[in-house]
Amino acid sequence: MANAEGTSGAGDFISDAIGHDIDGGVYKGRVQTRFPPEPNGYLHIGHAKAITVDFGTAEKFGGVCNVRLDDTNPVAENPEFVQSILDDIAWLGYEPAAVLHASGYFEQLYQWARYLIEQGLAYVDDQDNETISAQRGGYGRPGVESPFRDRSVEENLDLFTRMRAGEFPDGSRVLRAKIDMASDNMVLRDPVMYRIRHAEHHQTGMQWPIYPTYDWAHGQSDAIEGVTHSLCTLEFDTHRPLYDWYLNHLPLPTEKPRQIEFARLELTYTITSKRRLARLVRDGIVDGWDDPRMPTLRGLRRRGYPAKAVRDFCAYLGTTRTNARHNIEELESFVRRELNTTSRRRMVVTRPLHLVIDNWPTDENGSPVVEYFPLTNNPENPDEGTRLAAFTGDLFIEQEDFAETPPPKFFRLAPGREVRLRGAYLVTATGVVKDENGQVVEVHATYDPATRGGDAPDGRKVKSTMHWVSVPHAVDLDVALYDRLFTTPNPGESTGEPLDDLNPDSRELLSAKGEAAITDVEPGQVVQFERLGYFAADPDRPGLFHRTVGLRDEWAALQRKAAKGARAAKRA
RNA sequence: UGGGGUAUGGGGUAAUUGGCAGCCCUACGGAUUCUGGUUCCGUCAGUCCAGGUUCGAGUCCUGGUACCCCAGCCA
Repeated sequence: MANAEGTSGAGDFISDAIGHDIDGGVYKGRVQTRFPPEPNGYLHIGHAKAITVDFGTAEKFGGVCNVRLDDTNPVAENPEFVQSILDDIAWLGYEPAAVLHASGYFEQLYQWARYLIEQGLAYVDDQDNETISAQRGGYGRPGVESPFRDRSVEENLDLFTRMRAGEFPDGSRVLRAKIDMASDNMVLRDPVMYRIRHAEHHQTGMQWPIYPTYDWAHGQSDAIEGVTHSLCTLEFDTHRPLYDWYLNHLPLPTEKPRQIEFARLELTYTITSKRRLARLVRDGIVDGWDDPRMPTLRGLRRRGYPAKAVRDFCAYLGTTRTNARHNIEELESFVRRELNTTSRRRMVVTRPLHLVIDNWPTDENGSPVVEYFPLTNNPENPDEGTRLAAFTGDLFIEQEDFAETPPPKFFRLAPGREVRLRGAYLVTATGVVKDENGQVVEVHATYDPATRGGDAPDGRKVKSTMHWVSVPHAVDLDVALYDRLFTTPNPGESTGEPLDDLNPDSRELLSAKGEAAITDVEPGQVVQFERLGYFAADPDRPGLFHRTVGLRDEWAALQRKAAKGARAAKRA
């Protein structure tokens, strides 16, 4: 079976192709890939897929993978993005064999362009953007050849030299490859190789007034670096003939790299358009690129997603050519799986309700007794030991854990009902105190001293074990709950504009109460708030926790179903 | 409109290249449990459509359909 180790992709089509190359002696058995981001923004979950494919493939065949910053368009790029990209790759757990820049090849590219001109395969076009665009033709309609298409080699060389010398203003001329204006493939209709931009480049400064386009730079950069398999996303498959055309017409010092395309990763309830993510930031809809609701790698990191969960998720999806929007629930299940085994447990009450134990004893001085109970840090890993939690007769419990008139299948605390306070005692609710609106503000209860530690000597069972925090020992916390950023699985499906489907209630801030041991959580660390979910301590603000993801919640599911049933009954 | 790409349960992904359609997630049952968590066991459900070749088709052939990408001096 292909999935013997539980990881998909052992036999994916890219590995098959590379396997054939190796068997056929192509590239002398060498495998080299690259991850080539443009430093014009922050990396997002979609890039994580590309990164795992690029690095993972190299790793699988004992090859190398470089990062190459595809910095051919200086007006969109800056060094801050370069740094963030490198940081995010490192966070994901990958180490590039080298960090390279397409801008490092500008001189070689320039010389190769002169070579193509000399071969009569490239020409300088004096027309403006709009004219060239109009002449390109349309689907099913051939383009029109530029009047400058048949300039002499000498004139082209002279003009190109002067373009490079900075003699012409932006947009006044371009260098084009002379291929076929009637090609069915629009990419082949005399593509632009160089455009004039008198702009400062973050790597090369003002050295160059002309910049290569993606198509002209990419394959050649691959060849220069010795890339064997240039893995990219599906939208570039119509570019492959051009990628090959350039490589075939150049005197390459190395074997020709091979481009292979795969499907990009998209997730439900979010977007990966850099432009629109930038708008969320600019319009203040989120706090920044690292807002825990953002699908950026920085956002996921702040949210508490473990890098391993992201990597495992990508590996699990496999590498295919089928476009798919994957359910974000699948990613979340990887996050839970990882966090369940790695995160410590803590008790935090997010919507506090007072629970007063009326028969709680006082000591010889008349003050209430304080008891300390050991609680397991991580039931999945007993080596992590226990911590002590203070217990008194004055407690916080979760509002949701008490019902004055319990609905069907409600197992938690209710008048006359006995439950366990985790690791401490069994308690029975005896009554409530309400405010002027009839809201329960305090629950009264009695405890059974014989159940110290949480077990009844007579063997009687309770249906629920609840978390609690001692009021005099409680630590104040800010907790941010997150919902999906968008209200629909496929944002923009109905209107064409994803931002129309923004969820206005994607964040809820709560003032919570935590046990004392909550203060030993490190910045950025993720812990499980027992019975609630996984929460990440904010890296910068002590006392602030972001909900990474909730626990699976059968009770909530039951309630949803009941509500749905009630609605259906109402309609009928 | 021309070209390119892709279709397997509700979602995703396999099938030794023509040989019993498997796995994961979800949903739904049940067991265990001091987290309505975890773990364990089980259940439902699929080859885009119509023809054809073949003892045998997810796989090959013919014809359709649906979705994605391409007319930037973005990548």
